[in-house]
Amino acid sequence: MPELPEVETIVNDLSKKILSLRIASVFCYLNRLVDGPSISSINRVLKGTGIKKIKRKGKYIIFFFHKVPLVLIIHLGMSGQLIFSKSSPSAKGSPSAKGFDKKNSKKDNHFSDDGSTFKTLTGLKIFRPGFFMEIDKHCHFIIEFEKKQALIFRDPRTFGKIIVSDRDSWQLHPRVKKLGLEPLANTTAKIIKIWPRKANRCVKALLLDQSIIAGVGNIYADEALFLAGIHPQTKGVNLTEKALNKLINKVKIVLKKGIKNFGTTFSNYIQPDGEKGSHYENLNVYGREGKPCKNCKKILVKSKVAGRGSVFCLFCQSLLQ
DNA sequence: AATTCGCCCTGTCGGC
DNA sequence: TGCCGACAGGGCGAAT
Repeated sequence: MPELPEVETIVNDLSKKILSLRIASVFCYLNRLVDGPSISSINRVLKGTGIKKIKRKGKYIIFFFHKVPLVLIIHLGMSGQLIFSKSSPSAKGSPSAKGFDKKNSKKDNHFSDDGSTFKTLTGLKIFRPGFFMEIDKHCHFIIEFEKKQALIFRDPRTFGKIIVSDRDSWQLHPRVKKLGLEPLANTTAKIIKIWPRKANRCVKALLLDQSIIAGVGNIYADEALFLAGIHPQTKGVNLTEKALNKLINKVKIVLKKGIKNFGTTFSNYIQPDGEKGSHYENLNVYGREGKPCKNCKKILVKSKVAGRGSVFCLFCQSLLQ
């Protein structure tokens, strides 16, 4: 569940590694993940160019290219990863190396019958020696660079999205257009100004609503609510100015801390080089149901709020009404 | 108009 | 041991 800090970490990391590498080809094995022109035309256009710049907006990653008026907008969904592969045969410890399972490869479109060759859905063999350990059936989209390097989009639950849009109008894409304010690039006062003060929805739903502030997901929403001492079920309309101010400030704090720690590792998120983020141990509530509150030592509870599992402390977080 | 709900998907985990 | 249902959840579109 990559959120703003994880996406930011990925963008920072990839920016150090893949800018200006010459693209050799682009493959896709799951067309429903891609919104835009056909893969063959994307491949035709991108071949020979390089990535000029990588940006983040909300939880989206945007790739700009040299001399090509296209952008790639990637959302990692629940379980998406971007892995930069250097095609080393010693890919030990990489998540995909662990995920590769030869005995299951027969059910897998990506592989030939003996599991040794990576192929396209049409049967064309495109496997490059050296990528073997990096690729498994969850690798759906691959930008291959020259010198046997590649950027691999891997997504077991396939909730991710790859949008191909125009360089000059990508911000008008419906998914991007509806994004609200960047929480770290705007002052608390400015965020409060656009905050729907009369909303009947609970505050947790408001935090998760990407059209208000963009980039907060379930983990950081729960963490910010804990630090602000607000019960997730508190209705938006019942938030006092003071409470809202505190909440927005806590959102900024948890996001900054997440970035500083290179993202939270919780099941699926990893940095592009396979290293795990270190923020998980810093979490106060997320994933800690049944454990003692770090503040008052009472047991943290979990319930469904705004359709999401929410962990909170009944004693430290008050329900404003 | 605002809000909630069901769906997409697959790996993992607990219960029997 | 193995099977099966429940669960995880971001975002969208349908239902309320």
